Amino acid sequence: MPELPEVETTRRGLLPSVRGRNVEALVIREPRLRWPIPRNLAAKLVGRHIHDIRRRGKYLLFDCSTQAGSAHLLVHLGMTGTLRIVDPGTPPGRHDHVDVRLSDTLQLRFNDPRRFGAMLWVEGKVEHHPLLAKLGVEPLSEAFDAEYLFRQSRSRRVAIKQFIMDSHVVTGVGNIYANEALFAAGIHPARLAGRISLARLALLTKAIRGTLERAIKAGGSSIRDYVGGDGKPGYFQLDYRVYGRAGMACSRCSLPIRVLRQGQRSTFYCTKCQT
DNA sequence: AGAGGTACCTGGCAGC
DNA sequence: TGCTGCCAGGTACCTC
Repeated sequence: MPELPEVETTRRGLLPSVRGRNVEALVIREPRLRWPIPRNLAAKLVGRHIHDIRRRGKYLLFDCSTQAGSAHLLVHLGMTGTLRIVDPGTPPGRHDHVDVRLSDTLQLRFNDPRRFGAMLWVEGKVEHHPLLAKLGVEPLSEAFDAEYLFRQSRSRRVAIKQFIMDSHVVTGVGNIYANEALFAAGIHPARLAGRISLARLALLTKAIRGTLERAIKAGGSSIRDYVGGDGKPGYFQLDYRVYGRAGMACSRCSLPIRVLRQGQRSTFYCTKCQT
């Protein structure tokens, strides 16, 4: 569920409290995430100064660099992960795997029931890290436009939905927003990526950007829930036009929304509005 | 090289 | 009520 908007909202929510703080202590209760949390993470992290939090795709990068060199705490929220600020006195609950203590009154808490998330330590140029080096363009950057998608897609015989969910093409477009953006652009999700005109890809890039930006905006208004909240992860309740609406009436033409499987993932679409 | 499938994990729900 | 089985989702990695 944390798609790009949730990750970006987390970043913005945490930044004012976290930037400029020093890491006082690290508690790891459960190191078994997507990859094990490095055993020496505490040794690396404690005492570090957090200069900034950046985002690349759905990865959060806590910049802990010193004059001695570049160093980052890399965090991925996976599917069910949250990072919240709690009072250090707050007893840990189920799936509260990691605490990063920043002061007497401030503690970052990582919770992730399914443990698809990640917490790694990266020294050296963070953009050269294997997980980040091959990522595609940021969907909210100027580099993401119709010409880019057109160029990238010409040789591809894959469905457009799977194409825009490929993080090596464009980062951060998950299942929900892929469905919504394709509906907004009027493109059938099974259409082959390499066969779509530049003009239609222009509609699609606009739809992806617009959908993500709207979600970030919606998240911004509920940011207090996300950071230091009551345990509710604060996933955005956007009113989806197609996602999860199989059998319900299309908001545009009233025909029932259909569902199909693409790459083991559910795709929702309208047969009349998406061609 | 591209496409397709698999694994990882838990909570929630449907069906028996 | 309790069991089983399936689904959700991101993404690296495997195989063809």
